[in-house]
Order: sequence, then C-alpha cells, then structure tokens
Amino acid sequence: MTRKPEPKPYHHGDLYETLVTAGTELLKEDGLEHFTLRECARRAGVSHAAPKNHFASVEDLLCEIAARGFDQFVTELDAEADSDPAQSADARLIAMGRAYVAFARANPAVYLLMFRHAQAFNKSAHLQAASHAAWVQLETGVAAVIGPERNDVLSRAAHVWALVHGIASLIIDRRLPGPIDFEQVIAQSLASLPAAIRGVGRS
Amino acid sequence: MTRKPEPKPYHHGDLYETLVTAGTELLKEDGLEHFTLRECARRAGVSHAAPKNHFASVEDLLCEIAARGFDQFVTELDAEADSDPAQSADARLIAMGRAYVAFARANPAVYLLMFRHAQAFNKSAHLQAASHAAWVQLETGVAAVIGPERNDVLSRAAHVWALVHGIASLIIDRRLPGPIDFEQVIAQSLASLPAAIRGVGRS
DNA sequence: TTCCGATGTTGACGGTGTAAACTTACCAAA
DNA sequence: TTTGGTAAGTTTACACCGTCAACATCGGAA
Repeated sequence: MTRKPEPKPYHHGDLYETLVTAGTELLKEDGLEHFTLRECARRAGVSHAAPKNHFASVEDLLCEIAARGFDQFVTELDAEADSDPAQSADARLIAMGRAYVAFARANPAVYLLMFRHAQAFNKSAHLQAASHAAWVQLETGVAAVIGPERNDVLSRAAHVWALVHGIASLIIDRRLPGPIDFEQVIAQSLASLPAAIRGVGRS
Repeated sequence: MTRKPEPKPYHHGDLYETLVTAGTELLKEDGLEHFTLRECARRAGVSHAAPKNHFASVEDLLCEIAARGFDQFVTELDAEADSDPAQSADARLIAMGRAYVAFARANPAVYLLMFRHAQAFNKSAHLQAASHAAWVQLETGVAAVIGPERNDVLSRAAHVWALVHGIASLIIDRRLPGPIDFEQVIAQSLASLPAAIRGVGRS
C-alpha cells in the first residue's frame, strides 16, 4: 500500500489564504448567489465552522476577495493606460475604458462583487484603500482630458464611470438584445466620451 | 366582549394579489437580499406553504413583481416623454432619461429586481412582454434623434441605456463619492447624449 | 346531495449562517 | 524539560430558509 503519513493534521497551516483562494474560485464558478461559506470550508478540507477563526462572517471573506479584485483591477487599468506613452489624454481615457469593460467581462462575478454587492460591507481597510485607488485613477484620467482646473472634474468622472459601468453591467447581465454587437457599442460609446465630458456641443 | 364572527376563514379569497402586494412592500422595505417567501406568507396571514398554490417558487413571485414594475416604468416614461408635445426629439430623449433615473431612485429595490436580478427567470410571458415594451420605447426615442434610417440604432440605443443604467446603479448603490452632486451628473450626462449618439465630433 | 378539485395547513428534509463548548497543537517561559 | 496559555479546528446546536408530501377544508358543479 502507498504510505500516507499525513493523517490530516489537525491544524491546516494557512487556512486564511486557502479560504480566500477557494472562495475566489467558488465565486467564479458558481456566482455570488451560490457563494457559501460552508462550501468554501469544504473546498479547504476543513469543518464548516473553521472559517470563523479568520473571518467573522461570510461578508468578511467576500470583503477580502473584493479588495484583491480591486488591486488587480487598478493594476490592469494602469498597465493599459501606460501601454503607449505617446498617446493623448483622450486615447488614454478610452484605453482605460476599454480595459474597464474587459476586466468586467473577464471576471464577471468578481466585478459584480466589487462594484455592486461590496457596498454593504465597507469596513475593511484593505477594501476601502483599494477602491479609493480606483477612483483616484479615474479622476486623474478625466482631469487630463478636460483640464485639471475645471470645477466639474468630479461630476464628469461620475459620467465616465456611469457609462463604462453601465456597459459592463448590461453585457454581464445579458440584458442587451441578441443582435447587438458588443464591440460596436463599446467602441462607439467610448469614442464619444472625451467630447461629451468636455462639454462641447453645448447649444 | 367584542364579537369576532370571523374565525379566520380557511380560504383566503384573493391570495394571489395579496402575495404580490405583500411581496412588493417587503421588497421596498427590506430589499431583495432579505426578501423571503415565508415572510410574504406571514404578511398575507397565511401558512408558509400556501404560496405554493399560486407561485411554484419564490422566483415566480419576484417575476410577477418585476413585470408589474416594468408596466409602471413604461407608463411613467411615456407620460414624461409626451408631457410637452412641442419638444424636440432630443428633448424627448433627455426627458425620458431623467424619468428613467427618477424611477430608479424612487423605487430602488424594484428597479434592481427589474434590471439586475430578473435575468435568471425570464420565463413569465408578462415579464417578457413588459420588458420588451421598455426596450421598444427606448429604441423609438433613439431613432427619432439620430434618424430611423441609420443602421446603428441598436448600438446607439444600447449606449443610451448603458449611460442611464450606469447613473441609476451608481446612485442607488451609493457608490459615488460624497461631495458629488447627483443632479449635476444627471443633467450634464443627459445633455451630452444626443450629440454623442449622433456621432458628431468624429475626428 | 354528493363528490371532486382548488386552496390552505402541517410536518418534514436538507441547506444555510452563526454561536458556544470542547479539543488539539504549538510555543514560550519557568 | 516541563508546563501552561493561546491560537486554530471540531462538534453540536439553533433559528432561519425553500421546497415537498400528506392531509384538511371548502365551494361549486354534476
């Protein structure tokens, strides 16, 4: 017989990280509505109450998953914005918008957790810092387009966020009618964005 | 003693409508995450399994609530669009956008049910018809602005929807940073919309 | 009048999150 | 080296939930 000298040690060793990993996978596989703390524990090979020692509640675990999602999100958007150092501020903003929607489509469950459900549990310092960084990133991109001296940077940034968030949400939730070409919607909408937030065409 | 000649009749009489009403109220009070079929039954003064005779599952009840939400939604948007018969197509679209966001802010829980959660259960004929009517309404408004002969009415309609849905979602979910003036965001974003979907400013 | 089907009730099952009590293992101080 | 304290996991229990099956009740049609 093959020797099995590991009769399941009583202590796991790194349950915290294992739970975050298992939770992220569960989230991506089954979606937020089927996310279960007991299933995370099962995947980590641990009793259903073991997570209590590391996460006071299921929301605390989701909180950490969302925070790491924001970290990755900000990194990816930065990379895309800096991909061509010679591009204009307009092109940078559009590139970030494309990366935004791409992230959402690539990680729908995590995206929804970050931008939709993660409103109830804004306690974690990690989550607050990471989501704040994302907002600063957006604000900076918008200020570069319309000029940092403008007094409506905040509301114009909200405009940009609303558009990309709306596109991402409608695509992820499969709300758009069948024949619609997602790429066309994304390209057209983002292309109109710099002029729109600059306020040209005011009659 | 006061006479109580009604010892709780065995049959309710109109449990279907009562459940829809109680469910709508519960949804508005406690939000979708705390929506419970058993609580609906409790509010209707009926046993926890009674709803089974009218709604096969909790989603069937939510489905009907969402469908009625769409009915009200379409009615309100139509009323707003037709409020001033002399206004231009641009003004009509902007008015509908304002009415869209206003509906979402006035009925956040129902709005979220309609445009977010009601994707899993698209079986009810009522729901499908009502949500389709909302889409036709949008498509018509967009066609009037950019011209019905354009071959990108669909994607431009998606653009409009994405923007208003994004604004509504961010406001409802309280994602926008504190100092932001919602009214300014709504006004600025909607004002830019007709030109944006017409495609002016193409370089 | 009788009977049958629609509607409500009761009780049960498996699932969930969470709390309390108990067990195990490790580490540091005496 | 022994010992004690504490962090980490387990077990058990509770109150919810949705759903199902079996049973009770009532009204209307034959």
